[in-house]
Amino acid sequence: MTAGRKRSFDEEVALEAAMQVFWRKGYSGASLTDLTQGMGINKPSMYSAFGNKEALFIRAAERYMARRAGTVLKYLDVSELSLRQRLEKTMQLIVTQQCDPDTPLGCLVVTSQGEVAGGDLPEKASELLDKMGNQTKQAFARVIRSAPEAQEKGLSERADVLALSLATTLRGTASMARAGVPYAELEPVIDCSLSGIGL
Amino acid sequence: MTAGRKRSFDEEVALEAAMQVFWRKGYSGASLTDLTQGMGINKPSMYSAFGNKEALFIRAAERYMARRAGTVLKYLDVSELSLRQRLEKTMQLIVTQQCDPDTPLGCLVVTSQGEVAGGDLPEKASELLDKMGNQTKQAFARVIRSAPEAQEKGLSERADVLALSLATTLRGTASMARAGVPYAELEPVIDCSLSGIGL
DNA sequence: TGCCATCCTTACCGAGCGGTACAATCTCTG
DNA sequence: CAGAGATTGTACCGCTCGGTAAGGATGGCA
Repeated sequence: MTAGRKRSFDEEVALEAAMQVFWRKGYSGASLTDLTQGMGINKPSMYSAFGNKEALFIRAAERYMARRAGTVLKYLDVSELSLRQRLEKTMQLIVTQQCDPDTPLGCLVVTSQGEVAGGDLPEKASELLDKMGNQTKQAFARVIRSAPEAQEKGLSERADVLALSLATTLRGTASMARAGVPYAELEPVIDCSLSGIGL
Repeated sequence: MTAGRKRSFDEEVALEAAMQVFWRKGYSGASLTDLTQGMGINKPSMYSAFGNKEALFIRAAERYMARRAGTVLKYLDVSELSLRQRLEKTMQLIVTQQCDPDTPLGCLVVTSQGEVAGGDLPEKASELLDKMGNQTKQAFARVIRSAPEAQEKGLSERADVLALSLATTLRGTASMARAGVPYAELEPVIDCSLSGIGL
């Protein structure tokens, strides 16, 4: 078995490159030409390896959450830190990523979801983006609900509302970052946001 | 003079319709077919009346700011209300608009600006969106800087930072609204945001 | 070496894009 | 009523879109 010509590209490397293109240009904005050029392969290769544009986007978005957003959310469970410190550190890392000039500005999920309402996005991809958009909020809600400090201050019952407030702030910073606002200006916004929910 | 066939459509009505299409689908997402269909005219009519797609978008965006966002910002100067009340009322009106099911979800400026970084948008339109995106923030900064309550609390020197925080929240709610989050869930976010800047 | 499965390259498909040429249609002026 | 002038509808332009068919290039295995 396993006869035949070998692949001339690494699927993981190509997927990483595709993710960056989607991140920079969104789903509709990223043409097959943009994608295959960034991936260093041509269309039939990408088609046989990933299926089609939508499937490639879904793989790329899953990779984005796993590699970028996912690793950051681990800081929420560092038990030596206070709730405030954990949330602050996590949000700082996310906004730093949004503003990092070495990667595309903003957030892949937020940017792509902006295209959803117009009907430009396939349904499967749209549902995935919804789920990913809620993931951060749910992680915040979980850690707020279970933190002793929050229970003392009576914040736990409102955990969902407060988490939505933080998640909304991060969507705002993603939009600001994409418009070119630097991290230095956005950092105080995190502080305000945390103060606003009583931390 | 003034000979020739009469226009069969009202330019203001057509522009309002075009604005709604751009609002719903963004700049790139709105095709000429979408636009002319929504406006109830055909392509040569729109071309002779507005020039081209970019010029139409600029007119539509200016109308959006003047008719939608602009009228709301007037509430910032109602001197009978406290600073907190004025900001809260204004933000509530903006978020209400973002969530209004009778108009497209979210904010035309925020949605369209998400497409900028990809290079899909002409430069003139991009600059205009930048200016409009800052308009709200600057209005907030102005009213915070000049409010006696803010001066007492020492907030005036940080007016720009605090205004950015509020503007960031509103970009976040625009993104949330576009993803389908209803006003009832977003309203408490406004309260958190204002508490967060010390009001 | 010969076979064959797999991949890469080129060239192409139908559809939709933004934009326009042209002629038919309408309306006001002389 | 004749004719000039502006707007209309139709049909089309070159281009790019996502996606694919066909054949040459490359490899493992007998």
